[in-house]
Amino acid sequence: MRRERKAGGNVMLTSLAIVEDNAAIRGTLGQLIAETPGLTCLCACENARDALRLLPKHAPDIVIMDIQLPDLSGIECTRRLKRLLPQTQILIFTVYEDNDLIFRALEAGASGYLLKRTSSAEILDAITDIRHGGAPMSSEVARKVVQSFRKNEAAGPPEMRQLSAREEEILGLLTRGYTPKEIGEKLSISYETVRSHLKHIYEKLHVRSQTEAVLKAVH
Amino acid sequence: MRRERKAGGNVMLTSLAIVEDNAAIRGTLGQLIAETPGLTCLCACENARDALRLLPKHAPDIVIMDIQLPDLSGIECTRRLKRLLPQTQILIFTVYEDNDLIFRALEAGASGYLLKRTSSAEILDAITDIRHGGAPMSSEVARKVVQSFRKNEAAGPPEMRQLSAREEEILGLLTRGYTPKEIGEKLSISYETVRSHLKHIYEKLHVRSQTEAVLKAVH
DNA sequence: GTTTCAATACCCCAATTGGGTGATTTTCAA
DNA sequence: TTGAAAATCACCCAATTGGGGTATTGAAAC
Repeated sequence: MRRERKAGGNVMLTSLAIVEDNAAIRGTLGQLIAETPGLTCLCACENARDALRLLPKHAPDIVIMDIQLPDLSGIECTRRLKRLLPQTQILIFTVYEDNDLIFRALEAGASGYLLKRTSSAEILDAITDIRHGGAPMSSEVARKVVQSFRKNEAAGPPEMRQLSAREEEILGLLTRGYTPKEIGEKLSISYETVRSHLKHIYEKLHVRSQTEAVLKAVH
Repeated sequence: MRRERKAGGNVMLTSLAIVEDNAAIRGTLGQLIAETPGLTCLCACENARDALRLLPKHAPDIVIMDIQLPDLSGIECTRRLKRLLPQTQILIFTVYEDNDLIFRALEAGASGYLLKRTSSAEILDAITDIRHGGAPMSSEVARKVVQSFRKNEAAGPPEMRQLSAREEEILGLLTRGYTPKEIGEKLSISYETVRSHLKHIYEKLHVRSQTEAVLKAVH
């Protein structure tokens, strides 16, 4: 599946894919890749759905991923792609330098996080970097990442537990086998409210389902 | 909510509901109840859906439940009703004397298990019995229940773990956060097969969702 | 005093899930 | 050798779920 290899001397061909809804940027990136010896662009998708459908067949070495996509967020897409293609490295390429987005992208499995104002040369550097086990990110981003780790002191896996009391309560009931509907009845709040809380819980815990939330909750 | 009370001397009014798809049996039971002093029939449903919708409003003391229903099985219906009305006692009334059905009905929260060939007098006895904390069952059923407990020696809660290797494997992946779809991909089997296994797992573990299955699996 | 956040609730929509059936094939034990 | 489990896959259908919004209220933080 890996497309890299030594041909004759020491040519390492790196396959890429692009997930980016803006056609202009997609074109620019594709061209940059095509023009660079040693790089090849296997696929360019304009949304997450296509990415999740097509990329497993291509199994690129690296995916350049936008965050703002029309269907799923690039973070969701990253998380799912990583499940399907654990060896593929994902490089986030976005305008957002929001703390939480950066953190979540890396948590979702991204290997790097570049801001869109990054120059072509730096992008190519980042690709090389990533192939060599690096984690390229714009300097602004790197600082934020360091800061975020300071907050989660004691290092270790970036854990959670900033849940509100109500959220804890609901997660607790879920962990005791209650369905959302039953939780609503038990707490005398609407089913929709329970769902609202659940969505916030998922977001804070970086999970996507009751099953995963419960798994995190029971440690 | 409880409708029982002492009126004047020592009259204890017991409210009943019937869940039975056969109109003739429903009528017979309703009449039997109506004719008996101290008993009142609040509601007669012909399917599980109606039962789950209407009975929480009536909150009967006892529900007489058939197993063969057009939509959900009476066992499923029992399980769900018990969640909504923990204080309501459920009396299974069926032709099936299948071991597993009996076990599952009791596990789902039924308080008694009568075979349909039971006489009217015995049904009334069973209702009295149940109100006094008993667990009435036809003698054939009682024997089977005792036998089933012999199998699950060491007493305790009737536990599981008769899962096949494949089922264990799938439950294991679920417990590691994989979705059914991802499990199919990982094991190179179809999504439908994974779902099939999951349904069998649910049945064996007496649960109704991924969340609950995972909870049982992680102890 | 404005801003932020938690809690509440509702909408939309597509995908997933649970439950019920049914079918085929393999394997293994009685 | 007949039969019972397992494992595989399929189809139906309604309900639930996940993800995306938006909106109101009240309390706490600034």
